[in-house]
Amino acid sequence: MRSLLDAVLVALAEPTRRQLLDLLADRGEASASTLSQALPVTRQAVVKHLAVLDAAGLVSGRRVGREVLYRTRPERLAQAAHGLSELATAWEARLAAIKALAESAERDDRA
Amino acid sequence: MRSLLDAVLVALAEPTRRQLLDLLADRGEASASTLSQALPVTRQAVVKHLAVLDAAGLVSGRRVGREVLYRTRPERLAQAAHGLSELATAWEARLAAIKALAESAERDDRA
DNA sequence: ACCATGTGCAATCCTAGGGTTGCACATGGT
DNA sequence: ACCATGTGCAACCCTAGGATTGCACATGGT
Repeated sequence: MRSLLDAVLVALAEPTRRQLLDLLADRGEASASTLSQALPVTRQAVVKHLAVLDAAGLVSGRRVGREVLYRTRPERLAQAAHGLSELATAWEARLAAIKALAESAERDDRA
Repeated sequence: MRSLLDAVLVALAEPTRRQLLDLLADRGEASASTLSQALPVTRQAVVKHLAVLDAAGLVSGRRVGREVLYRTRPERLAQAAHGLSELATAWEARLAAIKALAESAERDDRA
């Protein structure tokens, strides 16, 4: 399960891919060819990026006639966000524990 | 503000960096030298990664004598998580709007 | 003063992956 | 049947960045 979050992070790390997601969120649905026209890269580059996003579960594509239309998948992104926030709280708990230890050590010093 | 989230995503995209964060969350505080002993890479590699994490605001280092001790910064991670979740809800809203449009179009077809 | 330990910096190596080109195949319109 | 449009695949180029090595400098202990 953890590897899914990893895939999402890797997918989102790329500027072009984030742009693609923006475009898709904007248009609702679009093909690789159409998307490439709005970007400074070729259709094939877009296809590759969409493949990565798809592997991360952030977009899905459906064939319509001779074209393939892609759309965003908000649930997955929400899921990833949730994962990160859980990590954050885990870190906080850890730091709080450390701090408590340090304070008890101080008390020992004074004794 | 958006560029900060970007930095966090790029920082988290790297497996070794995520491992570093795990180690730091575990130990509370540690030096680059110490951390490198728990990883299959050299101290310098660790130093570079810590620099990236620091730039993203995910860790901070303080000098203690001749060593530099690093610790995680949960607030930043929480912030990033929040940013992602907002993006997710924005996407959802967009998709809902599209869906509504499609349905009204259907009604037009029947007419 | 000397040595062990830790950090900082610079040059270098090497691969992952972002991007391109070229061409074959599929689908829809006329 | 023909052509325009769109996708799929494979080979290739090129740079960013992950990792290493080597050495100089700083700090603490004895």
